[in-house]
Amino acid sequence: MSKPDTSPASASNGGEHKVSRASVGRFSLYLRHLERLQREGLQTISSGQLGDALGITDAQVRKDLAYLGSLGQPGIGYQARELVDALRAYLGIDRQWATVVVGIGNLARALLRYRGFERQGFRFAALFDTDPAKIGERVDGLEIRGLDAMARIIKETGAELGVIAVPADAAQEVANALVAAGIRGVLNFAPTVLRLPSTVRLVAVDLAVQLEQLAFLVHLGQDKPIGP
Amino acid sequence: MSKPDTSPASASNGGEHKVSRASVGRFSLYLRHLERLQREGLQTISSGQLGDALGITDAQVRKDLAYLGSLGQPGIGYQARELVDALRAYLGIDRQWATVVVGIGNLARALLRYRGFERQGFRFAALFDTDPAKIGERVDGLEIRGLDAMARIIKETGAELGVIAVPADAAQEVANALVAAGIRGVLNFAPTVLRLPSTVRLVAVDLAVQLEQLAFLVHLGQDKPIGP
DNA sequence: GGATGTGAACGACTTCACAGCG
DNA sequence: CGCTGTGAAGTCGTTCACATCC
Repeated sequence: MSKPDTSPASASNGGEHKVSRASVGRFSLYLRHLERLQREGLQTISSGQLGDALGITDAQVRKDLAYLGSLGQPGIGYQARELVDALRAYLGIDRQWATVVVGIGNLARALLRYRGFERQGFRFAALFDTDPAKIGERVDGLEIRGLDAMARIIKETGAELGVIAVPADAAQEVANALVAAGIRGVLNFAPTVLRLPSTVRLVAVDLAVQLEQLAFLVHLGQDKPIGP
Repeated sequence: MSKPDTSPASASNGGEHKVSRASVGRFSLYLRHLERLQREGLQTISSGQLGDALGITDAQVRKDLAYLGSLGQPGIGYQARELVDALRAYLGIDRQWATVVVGIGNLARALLRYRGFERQGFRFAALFDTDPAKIGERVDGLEIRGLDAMARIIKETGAELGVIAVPADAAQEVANALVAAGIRGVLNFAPTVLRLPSTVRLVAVDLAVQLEQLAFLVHLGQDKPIGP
């Protein structure tokens, strides 16, 4: 009665690559910042500059980037272009990811409206909801469908990622249906802990937990500043 | 040119309590699950049961709960009631937290609609937006105000937490205004890294990063399951 | 000089394993 | 006997410091 066998809490374990899990989150930040700098015409950047912009130490940046290979030039820094390409390839977003969304409330609409996703290779392929009043409605050019159409449409579109934005009490059921339809990764916004087979990857974003974490930090910190 | 001095990436450091940062997130999960069990009439629970429900090992649960004091009874388990009280006190949500939201788009509306927050002691005290078309509109019983009213209203309401749900290019400016108005903690949803003075706590929820993390895990894991 | 890449030290978190209590 | 609390061991992630290269 202990070792969890299905994917636990917040993100499921990966293979045996040598990257620290934490660094993957930073890769996304590096990438976004670099793309911005590139648009501004910058071509070269050092670990110190990158770190300063993101609130990370230079050593950490170098350790992270070393996973991508020896891209840096001593005395110079990194070529933004090269880094961007390497990061996109490493993260697996050098291709399209067809994504479906279940539960088309305000949260889903916020996601659908955010244009940053397509730029990073995510393409919304279908929307689902149980509410008969919503079915048939078009959001962002996509028609909302009933859950009964899910298995078929996921197969037709070849969607691999699913976003769950339904109330907590419906989330596990929706997750099961997504898994049954062949989805390979789930992004869960419902305030509940999902159990998935270990072949399906899970990332959970629990807004209630985040807000409580903030309250805790403020509660704890009271007046004192941080630092050593 | 290295050690970041303002609050970095995803969550700002706290004081010197002995709790691991990671465990704080789990505390919220414990609390929510326990409250549910309580509503179902359960009174006693063991570390193994709690862990199983949340995908955590029993040892981890005991280590976490030990920070709250010696609440467990060997051979029996924990009293749900006692745990809930201790968790709420520990997290600092045994009181009200007046919270303001800036940027009233779909994301903000999703938060405002979620009833779980008030149950945990969060009370939305005011809403702000720059869009003249939205100012004056009522959402969830609250009137949307312009940013110019922010400093005054935050002081009047005594709000301590601020949620940023504006586009990336406006986020830092909004954060500065919140800090100037005396806010003590910021929950940032904008896809950018904020810099805040070290007296102000920060929790960042970067949806683009989460989705990319999921793609990475699927990309990486390809077919193989997890396990050792 | 300026910046990278990296072993080694350090620190944080998790799991093990078991004594001890109800 | 079942379950807690906790040192000890183990694992993971970050920082330091420096040899190395342009």
